Amino acid sequence: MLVRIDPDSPAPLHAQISAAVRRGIAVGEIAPGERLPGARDLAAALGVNLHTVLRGYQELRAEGLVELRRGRGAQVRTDAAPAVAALRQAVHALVEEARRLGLSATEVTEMVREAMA
Amino acid sequence: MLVRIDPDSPAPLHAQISAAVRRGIAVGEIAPGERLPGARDLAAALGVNLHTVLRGYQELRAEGLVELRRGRGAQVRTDAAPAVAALRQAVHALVEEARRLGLSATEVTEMVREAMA
DNA sequence: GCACTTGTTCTAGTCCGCATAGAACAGTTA
DNA sequence: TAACTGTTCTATGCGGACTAGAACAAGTGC
Repeated sequence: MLVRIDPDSPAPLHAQISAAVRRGIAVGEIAPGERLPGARDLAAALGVNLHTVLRGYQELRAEGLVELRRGRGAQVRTDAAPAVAALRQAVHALVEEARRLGLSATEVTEMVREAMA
Repeated sequence: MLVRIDPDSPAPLHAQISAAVRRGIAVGEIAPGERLPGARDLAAALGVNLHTVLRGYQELRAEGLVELRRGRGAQVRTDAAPAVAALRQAVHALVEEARRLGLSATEVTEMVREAMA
C-alpha cells in the first residue's frame, strides 16, 4: 500500500490521505480486511502530524470504508465495495454527450486535463 | 436570473456564486449576450460583500463564460454555448468524483480516452 | 462634456479551518 | 505486564475566506 501526498496541493493533507486510501480500495490495491499502516508510522513516513493522518482515517470510517480500533489499528471493511464502476459510468455518459456535440477525443481529454489541473 | 447561496455550505461563497451562474448558462436560464446583475446589486441582494461577488464573476471570466468590463458590467459571452457549458459542468462533476476517489489526472484522462476510442 | 454606473485595484481587519505539537488516556495484542 | 494503537484534550501558528472602505478607470446615457 502506497500513500503519496503533495504539500503544494490546495487539497488538505487529511483529504489527500483519505483519497489515497479510497483510491487504493477502489482500484483493488488494498483488499477488504487488509490492515492500513499505523497512524504514527504513516505520519512519520509522510512527514506529517499524527493528527493529520488520523483525521484522514476518521473520514474513511465516516464513509464506512474502514474500521478503527485502539490497539488494532485501521482495517478495511470487508463490505467496502469498489466505487470505480460508478465513475466509469459517468465517463461513459460524458463521452456520449461530447460526441453529440461533435467534440473530438482530444478536445474532451483536454477539458478533463484542464479540470484536473 | 436567480442566484441562491447557502452561507452554511462548506463551499466558499464566491464558488457558489460562480456555480449558480455556470448552471444558469448550462440550462439556458441565462442566454448568451445577457447581462448579469451588477456586482454591487447582487452583493446587496445576497447579503455578501462586493468583492465576493466579483471574485465569482472573475472565475467565470477565467473559464471564458463571461466578459467583464467597467461601466458595462458582466455579460455572458455569445460563444458560451449552453451545451458546452453543460458538458463543462459534467466534466467538473466527473473530476470532482474522481478526485474524491483519489484518481490521478492521467488515470482519469486515460479512462476518457479509452471511452472515446 | 458631465454625471452616473460598473468593474479594478489596494490596504486592512476579522474569522475559521488546517496543520502542528505535546501529553495523557484506554482498549488490544503478544 | 509491556508494547502498540487509536482517542481525547489543550494550545499555537499559518493562510484562505470574507468583509470593509476607499480611490481609480472605462463605459453609458443624458
